[in-house]
Amino acid sequence: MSIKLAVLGLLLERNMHPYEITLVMKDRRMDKIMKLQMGSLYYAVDKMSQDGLIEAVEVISSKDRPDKTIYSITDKGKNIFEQLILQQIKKNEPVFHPLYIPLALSRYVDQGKLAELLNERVLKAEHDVNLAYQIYEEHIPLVPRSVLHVMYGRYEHCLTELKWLKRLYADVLANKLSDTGTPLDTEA
Amino acid sequence: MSIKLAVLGLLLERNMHPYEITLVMKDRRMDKIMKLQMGSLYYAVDKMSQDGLIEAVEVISSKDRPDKTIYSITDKGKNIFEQLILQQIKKNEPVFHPLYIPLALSRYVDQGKLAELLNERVLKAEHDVNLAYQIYEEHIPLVPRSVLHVMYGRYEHCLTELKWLKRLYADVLANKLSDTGTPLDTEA
DNA sequence: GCCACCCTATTCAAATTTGAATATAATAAC
DNA sequence: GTTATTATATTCAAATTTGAATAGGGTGGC
Repeated sequence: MSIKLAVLGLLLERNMHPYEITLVMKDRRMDKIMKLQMGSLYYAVDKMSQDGLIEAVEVISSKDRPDKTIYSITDKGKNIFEQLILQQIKKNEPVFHPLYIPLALSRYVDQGKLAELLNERVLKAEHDVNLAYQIYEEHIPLVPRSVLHVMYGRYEHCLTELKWLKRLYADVLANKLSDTGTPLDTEA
Repeated sequence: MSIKLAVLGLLLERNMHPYEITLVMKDRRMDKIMKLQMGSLYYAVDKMSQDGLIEAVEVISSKDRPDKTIYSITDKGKNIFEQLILQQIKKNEPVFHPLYIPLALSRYVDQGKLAELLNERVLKAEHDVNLAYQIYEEHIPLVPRSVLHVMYGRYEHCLTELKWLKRLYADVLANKLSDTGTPLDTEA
């Protein structure tokens, strides 16, 4: 879904060929916010083209490279774009953190190895928090507030994750994952 | 991936047939933590059976219902289970919030409709926060700390999301999403 | 007693995602 | 100067996910 929205949103600004869309997305850090895979993008473009949300307006051939097909958003596409955004906000689809299940089952694995990996994750998470904040700050003069909200939201989500991982790491070091009956130390 | 881990983790406790696995997962609220779809589960079970991680140990037929095939985890499955958990923790796969892209593009849509939907989301988020906390508290005497960490983590993630949505909602009401150059009001 | 809905248990086709393959040019590294 | 990596642009087969179809039995409401 995000991929369709991103394509429509960018084609709203100007006509592009699919590869060019990926370049713009990377330039705007959209690839940090959603999964961007070439195969999926080309699929989405084909699909939307069949469905009349976008249309090919030009094909540029050159001897050495594959043809570039330039797409433009249609009126139908513009309507669907708005609908999709609202629908997606209404939908309330849950966020499943990819660590929930592994961690819930983590008491079954070697606690030494687990501790080592969690330590690495904590370090990465610290890095991510700083990076996310920096990206937010740098973009204050550059982008509309709608985008700032996403950047600051990402910072806060990263910060929450960091606190979570640290608390968990402490428990692994103390070898407490299998304990029952006591609440977590949630003040730190 | 989560689905495989969940199946292996449960088969570690006792042999079950696929449908039974879904019942246990729901009973333990695992379906709140990962996407649980029958089709995917049956696919994963087939795949793991082919790969020798689990094996069919019994088929129970009855006249009125489809046959139940009961699976058991193999030694290979036990090894892979540990590997998968550690691998998944190491992998550091990013979390893409399904609202990031829609919200980043939200300045293009009708701000009245947007405000209404965001208000609904804020209400739902408040409900989710309370529910998540309640689930954590209720389970303190019941489950190992590894599981509590996941439950409390979910509570904190929900809380972070709530704050994020509220801030965004205020900006939509003030019709500021397209403004540029001022930092967000991040103290509230 | 009947209607509507939920439970049991699995399968399937169709949609979508993934990851690699393709082929050439430009740039960087040593 | 040669080698390795990165950038250009797209396609494809294979893996996986999705959502609906199947089909009989139980249960609650009126």
